[in-house]
Amino acid sequence: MSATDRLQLIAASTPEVFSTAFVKLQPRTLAHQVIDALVAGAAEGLILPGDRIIETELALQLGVSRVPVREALRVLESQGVVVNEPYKGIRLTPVTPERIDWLIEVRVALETTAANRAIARGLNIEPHLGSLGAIVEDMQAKAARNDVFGFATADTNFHRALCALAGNTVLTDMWEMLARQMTIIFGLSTLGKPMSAIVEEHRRMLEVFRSGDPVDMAREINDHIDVQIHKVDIEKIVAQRRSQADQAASL
Amino acid sequence: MSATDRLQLIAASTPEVFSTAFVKLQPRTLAHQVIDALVAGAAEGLILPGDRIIETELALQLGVSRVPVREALRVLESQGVVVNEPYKGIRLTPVTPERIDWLIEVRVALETTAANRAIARGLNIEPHLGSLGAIVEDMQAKAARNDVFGFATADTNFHRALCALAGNTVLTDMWEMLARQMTIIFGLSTLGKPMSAIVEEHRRMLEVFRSGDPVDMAREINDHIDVQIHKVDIEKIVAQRRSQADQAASL
DNA sequence: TACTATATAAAAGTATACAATATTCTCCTA
DNA sequence: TAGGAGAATATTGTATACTTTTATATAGTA
Repeated sequence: MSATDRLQLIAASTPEVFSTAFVKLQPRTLAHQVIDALVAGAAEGLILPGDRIIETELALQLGVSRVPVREALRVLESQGVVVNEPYKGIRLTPVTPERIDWLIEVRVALETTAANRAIARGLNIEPHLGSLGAIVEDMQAKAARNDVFGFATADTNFHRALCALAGNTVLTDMWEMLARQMTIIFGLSTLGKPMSAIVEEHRRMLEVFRSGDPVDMAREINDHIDVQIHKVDIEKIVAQRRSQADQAASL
Repeated sequence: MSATDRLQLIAASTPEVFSTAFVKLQPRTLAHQVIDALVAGAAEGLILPGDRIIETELALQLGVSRVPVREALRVLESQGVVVNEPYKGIRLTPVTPERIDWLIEVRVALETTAANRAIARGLNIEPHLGSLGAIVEDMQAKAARNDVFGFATADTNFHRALCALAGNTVLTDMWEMLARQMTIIFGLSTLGKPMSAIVEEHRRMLEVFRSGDPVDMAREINDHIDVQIHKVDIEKIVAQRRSQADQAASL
């Protein structure tokens, strides 16, 4: 069972869910939709890190020509989501523990910068605190009914909202790139700690943000993001998922 | 005189100079070469911020078809170098003082993170210090013979080398994206201070890096990057350049 | 004269067709 | 039987052709 076979479900199933969750504007051109479908498929585990992605197959499954598919893949290549070797093929970027560390390091740097800028702009006040608080409540609600995907989405939304307060579109654009890649990884791994604990961490982050101390904020963000996914043997998980997928295909 | 008219010079003139300066690997596919040509053209001021970029024209000037051109433009769009409105057209992203601030803020965040990671890895020793020092000497040499472009290239190389010591490819990839955009802006503006002063700043940065104090390093990087380009009326410069270009075209 | 509607043109979006490269499989030879 | 040369196949890279949308210009009417 190939990666794009698994992907075909995406086209009909729930692309709009992912669109609203992962993308700023609604997709306009086919290339953007292909990007969303690919990221969504990767987040759902239909495509696994290291899987080959064949332009023709993908185009067929999504019902478009190769042109928008290529455009999408080039964009994702430039963002590090896929890797390309000329005339050999494109693969979903393999996820290594090292790479996870790298992603975390950059994301912490960006979010810390964003939070401190937001504080410097004096935006750690209402109504922004209320908006962020509402997202945390949403997280709690999703946690209560054990909606893992909804929980992860709300979590992402919290951090996106925090970054947005910096008012730096260069930063938010880059953050979105990272978020996409981490969404793929989060989709693979189970959470490293109970959801209630994560909710609590967000409450604490919000409190520190309100207090407005840059150093505390930096430490809080670092601890929060760092612990969330670390120390899971991602390669083993990928191997498991792959065998599961193959098993499901053989039924 | 349109932007792509000005660009046609690039194709024949000195694209390989820019390739070695701005791109990690040598370009493999046509799309990558188109990206380089566009960035080079923008850095030389042949395309100005806000200029329309027409796929057909660009493809014609560069002697390729529209497909690789579109792929290149999509990548640059995702990186914020150009802006796109569906069915309306693509423009080189307008440069505003605000946007320069944003770029600087993110670049400082990334470089600070990189430098501190390099220190944490214990790489603020030989032979790395020597390599960085050699680049500073190169800057001095270029300054002595008033080679502005060579000077800017060496400057970029210094910061690239510093980032590379962190060993975080996610970070370096993002840094390259920023560097491209700042190269375009630097190409427009004259330097805010004498080259000798900039060389001296790099010496000082290197010394602080050697000493290995993260806080000092952060301050040093911030001051260095911040002052370099700030407070120039970029919109006025763009307007000047545009009239110059039009004047040259009418001869 | 001013304004609107229609027609024309320009350029982006998309699909199909062709060329170049890499991989795989087969067959032959040692 | 094992290994290699060569053909066949698959897939990427590129170019051309077609469609859709937007912008502009022209003509007609109030």
